[in-house]
Amino acid sequence: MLSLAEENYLKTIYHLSDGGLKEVSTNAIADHLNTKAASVTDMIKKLNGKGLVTYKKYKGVNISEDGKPKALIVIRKHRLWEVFLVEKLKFHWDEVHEVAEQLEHISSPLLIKRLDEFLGYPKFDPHGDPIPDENGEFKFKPQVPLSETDINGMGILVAVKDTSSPFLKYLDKIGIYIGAKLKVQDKVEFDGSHEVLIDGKKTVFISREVSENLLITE
Amino acid sequence: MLSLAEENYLKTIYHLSDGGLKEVSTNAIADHLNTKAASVTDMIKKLNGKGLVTYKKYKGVNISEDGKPKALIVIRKHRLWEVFLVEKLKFHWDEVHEVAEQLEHISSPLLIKRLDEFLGYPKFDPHGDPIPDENGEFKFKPQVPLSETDINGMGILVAVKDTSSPFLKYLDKIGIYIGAKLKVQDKVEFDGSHEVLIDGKKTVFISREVSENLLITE
DNA sequence: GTTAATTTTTAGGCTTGCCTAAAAATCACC
DNA sequence: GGTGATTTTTAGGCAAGCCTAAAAATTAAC
Repeated sequence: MLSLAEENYLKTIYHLSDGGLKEVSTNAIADHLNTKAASVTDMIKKLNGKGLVTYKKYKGVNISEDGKPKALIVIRKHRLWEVFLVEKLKFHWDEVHEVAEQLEHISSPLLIKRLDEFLGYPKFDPHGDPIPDENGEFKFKPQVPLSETDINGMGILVAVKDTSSPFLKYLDKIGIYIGAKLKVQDKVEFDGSHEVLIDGKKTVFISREVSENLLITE
Repeated sequence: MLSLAEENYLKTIYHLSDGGLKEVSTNAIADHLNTKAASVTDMIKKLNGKGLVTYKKYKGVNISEDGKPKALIVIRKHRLWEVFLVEKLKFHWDEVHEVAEQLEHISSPLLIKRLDEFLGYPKFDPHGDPIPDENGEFKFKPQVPLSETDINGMGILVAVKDTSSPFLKYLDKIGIYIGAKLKVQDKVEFDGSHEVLIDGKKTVFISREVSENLLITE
């Protein structure tokens, strides 16, 4: 049985390490969790003692093979609840995060099983992120930032990298949503901004930064 | 912002005091929360300091007028989640308690508003207990224990006093459910047990103890 | 109305998870 | 490759919420 704090650390380490691909720094974790480096060191020692992370002093942390499934269960719960909030309770995709942060710690395998069933076994959350199954496995959609697409290249928006409320609200405003067909009509060399056609209908101008946060499949 | 522990104490004090009608003993709270009397004294002092309970040393505790709405919000959330679990996720009425104990602490007024809406503004939970509205008000159904009904008296089962899993499983087994029409056909003087007709169809024999836990409206 | 039993409170201590400040290790730069 | 800046760890402390053991108050029993 993991504490709420332990679950949050594991999830953060999983995310920051890109699922275990690279070491994570103490400071990065501290930033992500709004805490201090000293607190992170404390907790890492504890998780290391439990075998859930790999850790060498001053050399960074990573999630361990034992830690991965624990992190993935939390991520699974978080994303299932997000689907519930948007699909059933009519939450807006920029309103779900804080609530899902709380709901993800509810501990009841039956609840999650039934929720998954109730939602029709969704594979992706409202931001396009894949939902791990009970075994921690998930589908990978090939994702490319729109910014890497050539002029006249196009694709379906499958996910957004930044899921912050301001960014999502901005996307709403200009009419970009998950599933939209985006076509890069022009790129401005000066600042890297793009002219994008949405669903063959509406043209919008977006900055390089925004473009980097839009992930499409070609 | 109340902590999880504070919320649980307030809820317990609200319940044990019958909504503020009588003083509650330190030991009763300790029993109910599976903790020790000394811990209860600690917490009571804290809640008293916040003005959420009334307390005089050695004289028992009660919920204060400021504490009531806080307790009622937790109770409202608990019961709404129970309805969700039973109606939407097909939980059995004896499986919901532990999960609802966790869900009741999720803090998001919007979530509760939307959940209430999604459930169709239910007024009673799966055990027949009334769900307070946003203002902490709730309907009172006149409730009488079946054991106090005379022979040939009848009524609709509106609630159960004991909501423990074994008791609810037993009721399922003999075919008694919320909404059933119960008629006392005979009372055995020897042990106080009853012969009860369910929905005019099936006759069952129940002990005095069971009868005392079935609440009907006449 | 004393005395004994019970209940409640106090005192002191523990764990978890956080903090600040200082020390140690690593990194970055010339 | 030394030196200063940065990062990380250690050391010591704090609040919340729990605990046990002992003291104080209340209640019950004769």
